[in-house]
Amino acid sequence: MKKPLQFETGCAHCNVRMHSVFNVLEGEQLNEMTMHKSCSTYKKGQYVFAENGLPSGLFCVNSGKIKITTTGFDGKEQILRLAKSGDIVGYRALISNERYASSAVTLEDASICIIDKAYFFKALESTPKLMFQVVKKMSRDLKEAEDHIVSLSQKNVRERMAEALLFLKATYGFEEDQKTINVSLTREEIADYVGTSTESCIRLLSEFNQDKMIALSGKKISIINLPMLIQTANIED
Amino acid sequence: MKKPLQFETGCAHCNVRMHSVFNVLEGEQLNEMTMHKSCSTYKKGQYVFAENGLPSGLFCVNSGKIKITTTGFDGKEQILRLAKSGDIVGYRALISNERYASSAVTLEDASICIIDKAYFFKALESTPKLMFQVVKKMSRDLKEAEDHIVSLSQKNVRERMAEALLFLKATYGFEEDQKTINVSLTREEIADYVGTSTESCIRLLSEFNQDKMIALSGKKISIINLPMLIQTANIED
DNA sequence: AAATAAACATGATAAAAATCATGTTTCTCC
DNA sequence: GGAGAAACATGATTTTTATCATGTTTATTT
Repeated sequence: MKKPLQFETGCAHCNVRMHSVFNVLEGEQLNEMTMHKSCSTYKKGQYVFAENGLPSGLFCVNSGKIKITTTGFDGKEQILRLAKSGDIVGYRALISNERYASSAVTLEDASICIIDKAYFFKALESTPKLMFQVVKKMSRDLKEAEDHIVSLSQKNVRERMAEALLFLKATYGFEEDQKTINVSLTREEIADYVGTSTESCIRLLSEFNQDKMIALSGKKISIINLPMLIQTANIED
Repeated sequence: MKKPLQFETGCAHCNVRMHSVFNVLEGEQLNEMTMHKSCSTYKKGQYVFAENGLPSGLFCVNSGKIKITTTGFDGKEQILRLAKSGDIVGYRALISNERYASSAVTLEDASICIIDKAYFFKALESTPKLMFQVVKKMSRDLKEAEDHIVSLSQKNVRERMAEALLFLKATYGFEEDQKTINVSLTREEIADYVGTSTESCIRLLSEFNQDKMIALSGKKISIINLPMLIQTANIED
């Protein structure tokens, strides 16, 4: 595991802060935070933190895309969540004083700040607004997890695959062409989110492609017929 | 929906408070809380709150067992969580100022307090310890949800069924005989937690019974061979 | 640029699980 | 206490999905 490059910038000038839980901080609080964080760059595929490790701070994604994964029963990877610029990562284990139950791995080159644990706890306690922001983030993650549970319980693989593409679109958006999903995942990674085998994932993407619902170009997936994809996902009415 | 019976008791004398998030309150805070809560009794099968409703307070279970369910795509019920004495219920929607995404239904006669929303928010803000308690509860729920996701993604129905029985045992414990799980669920409800069909649920319970892993008596399930059940669940090593 | 590995693809087969059908038992409510 | 409904049970069948096998394409590394 290569040591990530480090550099520092003031939080007051951070352009992603306003889209993060830290948008409630102001004035002197920002200077204080600057003194208790450090920023690092990561190459694609690097671990930000690993299952079973001890949290030493809170990660806040500056740029880049991250997958949060956990290892299942025969070592099979499960993708639990995806993170992007402005997201905090690794907050659950940190707040509840546990070891990490999941790992965070960059899906592309990334720049990520780590905010010192002691300072973060102090800030949480002295700034109820910040605490509320973190609680809301956890609340969203819980809601998302519960929706995922319902899907896995009640939908078939085809529906879940369509839903996963909509999820990727909702998370990372489109590229400039307004149809290509702005993230590159392997078929195996998609399968590890959907809860299916890599082969089934490949097959379904091919089918969707043949049905002109999506277009495939390497790892890039474009949504050609969004209404049809939504219908295939069988989203609640 | 019958109106639940109401009665009041002081929180200072509440015997379940110490096992709840409110164990951090003391002195005058308890009197204040007493003034901002009311307690009701519910018959088995009654709704405590319903999907899409607006939260008006926080529910805290005094006695009785509760299922938290959400409605899936063709109206199929999904059991997300179970609650017991000392658990808070309906906190997620309340805190994030949303409508309920799930319903809470009593599995047996129950007594449940509702704590006024405005007071609860004030208490959260003025008592960081209380906030931390709520955050820890949400953190546990999130962890549990993520574990459930991994199971649903990676385990087969047989493994999940064994796991569900272990989960019921962990949640509600045994009766006096130290082997009968202390809750009565229909096969359909168990299926709605496991993410399978009612028929498959019935069949698997019968198999487990034939294998002398469990014993069945109406809705009561006794664990006869715990190590075998753990092995069948294929719990992480 | 060649070698090697990883990712993608697709057919064939087997296993898992849902669905359909039908009957029995147990509960609930007049 | 009997009628009706809900829950439980089990066999037969079909559908879904995983697994195995094998080949091709695309990346990565030297």
